[in-house]
Amino acid sequence: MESRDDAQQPVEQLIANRRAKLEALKALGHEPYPRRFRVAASVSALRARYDGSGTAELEAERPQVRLAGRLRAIRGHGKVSFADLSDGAGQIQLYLRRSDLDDSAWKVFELLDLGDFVGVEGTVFRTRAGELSVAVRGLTVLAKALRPLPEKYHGLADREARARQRYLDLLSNPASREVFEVRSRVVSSIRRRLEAAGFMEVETPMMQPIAGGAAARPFVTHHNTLDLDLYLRIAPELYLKRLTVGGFERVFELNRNFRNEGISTRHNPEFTMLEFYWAYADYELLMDFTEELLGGVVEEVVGAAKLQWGEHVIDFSRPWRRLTMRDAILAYSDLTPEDLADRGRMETAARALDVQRIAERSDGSLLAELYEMTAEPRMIDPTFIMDFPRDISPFAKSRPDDPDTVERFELFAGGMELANAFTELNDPDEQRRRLEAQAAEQGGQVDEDFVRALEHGMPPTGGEGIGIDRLVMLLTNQQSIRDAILFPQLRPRD
RNA sequence: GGGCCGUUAGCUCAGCUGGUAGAGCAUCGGACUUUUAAUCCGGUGGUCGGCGGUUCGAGUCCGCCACGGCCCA
Repeated sequence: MESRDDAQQPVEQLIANRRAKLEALKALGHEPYPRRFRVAASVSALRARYDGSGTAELEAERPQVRLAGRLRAIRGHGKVSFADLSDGAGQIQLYLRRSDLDDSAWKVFELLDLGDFVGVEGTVFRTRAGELSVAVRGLTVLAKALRPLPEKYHGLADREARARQRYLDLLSNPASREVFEVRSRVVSSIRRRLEAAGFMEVETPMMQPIAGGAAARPFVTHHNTLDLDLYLRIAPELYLKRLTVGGFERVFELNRNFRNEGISTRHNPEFTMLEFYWAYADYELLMDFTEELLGGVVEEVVGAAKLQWGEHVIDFSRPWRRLTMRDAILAYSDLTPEDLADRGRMETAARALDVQRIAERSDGSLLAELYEMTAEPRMIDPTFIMDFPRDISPFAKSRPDDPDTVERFELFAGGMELANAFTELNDPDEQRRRLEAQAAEQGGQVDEDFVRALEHGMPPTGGEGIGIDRLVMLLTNQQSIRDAILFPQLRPRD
């Protein structure tokens, strides 16, 4: 056996070709990674400016431009060449004629590869075929690419590679780029709407000594100097409520939560959540506000109220349906009001639906399971499910007419939970009892500092959390949360 | 955690009941002064995800492992 020669490996050969050109550029006195190249306008901006200009018009004006971007295609024709220059969002054709360039510039051009960043000076014109182009006079290498791009026509298809090397996915799949542009617009739109409604954005701890505000396993870390275990937050809820105690009457936080649970098409260990708290609001008002907020975002970002999501069309036209959890179960199953009134009959129904650990569940937990198994997957158009059982809602205020039910709703669309909100419990004694009951049942500690804050007085408040990743999934027609997050969690390779 | 499916050239993909691994793009060489998935001619490039097994012979059959996808819990 011969010794292993890496230069003989296929990718290595492609890289070696590019490195040889890199050296040749240096030999010609060209810095392949210069510090700057001033441009007056982006490729996209130039396109926008001259797309409407005809051949004669450009001939008369002869616009001189200076632009930069990545080479995405080269079409050589002997003594003339065409190339496509991209700024990510748009591209423009370059036209290079050997007789228009000095020898050194032509040599530089011959040492370019697909994927290289170049700076260009030239004149805007239209080719015979009518393509808006830049006749190049000067050419500068801005960054030599040493590895090849994915195939130009099909892009990068391998789902794993797309997530692991997102930059290649974004480069070669316009649809993927669009997903994350929409995501950015969604986040921006939400911020603007909340600020317009008088909310103030705040930042509360990501590292918490007690991980409260939700039921989920936390990630643990350790602070050395304090010699203290800290938890990555599973929710900002308890800190945001402390702020309402402190007199900030409308606050929101739009940032990451961390939950140490399974990974699926709808769950990533770190995910983005909007939480907002509104003093003197209740869950009825929050439903109205949610319609206005999210309905407005959908119309602004998608430009329509109806949108395709997989095999479904989701209709965001307002008003959205409001159903109690009980009514939802009754509407989407064969169960009767009598079934839901009797523990034994509920257990029978739960068994038929393959609900796990039935015996250890509270009545409320069982009801919620029945809802999840029957109605939830069929909540395609946005629907508020209201009036949750108290025993699975430790931070929500009871309904005056039924102390076992709380003023809480979740918003569903596409069969997914999008939002969770309630009229916040602000009775400190009741809150302590609920937290103690939860700690006894599920383990964990009571956040005494939070209860103490309530003892100082929290105004009646409505609070809500909205899952941003799932919202983006709906607005971009993605079936997996992984495709709505730039860098989703994956198992490390090798 | 369980079931099913996938992993072949840098990328996108073929490869039938086991018989010396293919195409397109990219790359390299050549032709070409208005092309645009440019075109034409000629090349290079593979431990077929990994390890083990069955077989005269394995990309193909079997087992285990890794990573990913879908479904279930």
